[in-house]
Amino acid sequence: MARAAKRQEVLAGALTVFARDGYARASIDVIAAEAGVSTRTLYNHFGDKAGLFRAVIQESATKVAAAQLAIVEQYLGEITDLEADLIEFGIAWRTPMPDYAEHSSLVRQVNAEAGHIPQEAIDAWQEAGPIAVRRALAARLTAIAEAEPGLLRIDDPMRAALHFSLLISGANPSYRGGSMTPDEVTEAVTTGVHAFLHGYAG
Amino acid sequence: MARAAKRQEVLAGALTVFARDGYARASIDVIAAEAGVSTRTLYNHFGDKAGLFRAVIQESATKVAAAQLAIVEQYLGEITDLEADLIEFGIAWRTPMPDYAEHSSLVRQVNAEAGHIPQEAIDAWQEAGPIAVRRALAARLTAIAEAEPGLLRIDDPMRAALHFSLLISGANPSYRGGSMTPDEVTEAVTTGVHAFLHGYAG
DNA sequence: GCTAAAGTACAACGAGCGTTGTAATTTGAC
DNA sequence: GTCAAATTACAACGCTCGTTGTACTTTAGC
Repeated sequence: MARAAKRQEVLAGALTVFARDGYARASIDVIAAEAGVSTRTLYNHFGDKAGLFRAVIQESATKVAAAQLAIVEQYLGEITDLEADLIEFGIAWRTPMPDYAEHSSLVRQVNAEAGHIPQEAIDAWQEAGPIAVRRALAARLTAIAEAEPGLLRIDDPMRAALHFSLLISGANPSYRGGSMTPDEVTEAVTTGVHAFLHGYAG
Repeated sequence: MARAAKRQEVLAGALTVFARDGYARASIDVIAAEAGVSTRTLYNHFGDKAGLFRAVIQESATKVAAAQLAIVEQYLGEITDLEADLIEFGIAWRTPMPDYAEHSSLVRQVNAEAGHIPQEAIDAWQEAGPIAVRRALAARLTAIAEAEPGLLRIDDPMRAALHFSLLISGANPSYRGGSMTPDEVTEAVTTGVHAFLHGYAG
């Protein structure tokens, strides 16, 4: 197995353990076992525990962001029925890759650990992940609004993208077993998109 | 000092340390020092570290929820200008007590730690805190919608309350020093309330 | 097949942690 | 002021953890 492959296995195992146990609870021995690797190899690749954590964050954010960027382009490239398209997009966004559960657990860990992570690492992570996705979504929303001014009114694109992602998140963070059923996702996204478009004024 | 007073001091110190360091990082010795109390007293009151954490969560949620319930009644008791009143309410909601920063840090810790906390403790915390507040907000929104059907259209009150709180949160979780400036809060709340009422459709 | 690079197994270290027991001290109610 | 209850100081335990060094084995490219 090549060096790069070992590195990937360590990152995958570390993602699993960090996401499940958090930074402080996660032990190097457990991570190494999960990755099927000796602890020494792990140290040779990443220096120390903090370096490994930073690498895992960056990797996971980059990978998920790439997948989400693709979804944005795929579903919002051309619009036929805005509301229906937004709903399909939202559902695809909230039900992606199989490791999505691990990724969002990791995000929760990073949120909690933010005070103990160097600011530059946080910034790099935000920029490579959430902000990149929000920027792409903002650009698409702007394009839609400009193409057909009657459909959408976007003053502050980044803010609108933020509001959209908040509304379709459903915001059931972690409690209860973990993820939502497909039906729950559909309902959360549908009501979220409706609120995003029309609001609650009478 | 009475027994109950010592208990309160331990809870306050533990809140500070748990919020800053998280459950796993926080050490009993540091908590005891922060509270100005011997570790033995701490064990006599709360049994063990997990019991202390559960008590801190419950206490903090209950206290903050009570404050927020009061704000809901105070600002949404009677409505003169719906949009303006909602904005004032949102600002008051997002700028409450001095220990609000500690509380929301603790919430982030609980989110991350959810997999290692007994489900019943999570449920009790949700019920005493966020859900209680959301219920009150939902009731007020429903009352407004019923009093003046032209103002507000609420089909699913709990969902509407969730959407409202998401939109005015601004969603800047923790990154950057910590909290937002008053101007940032005002802008986040204003745009959030506008989106809540009118949405983004053209 | 040889050789250098990469990975493994294993022991060891020092430190920090949660928790308990105990004996002495302080506190608050009567 | 007395006395019981609460709190303290302190030592000790068993355990886990991050990290490093070392000698041995496997791997991959030529």
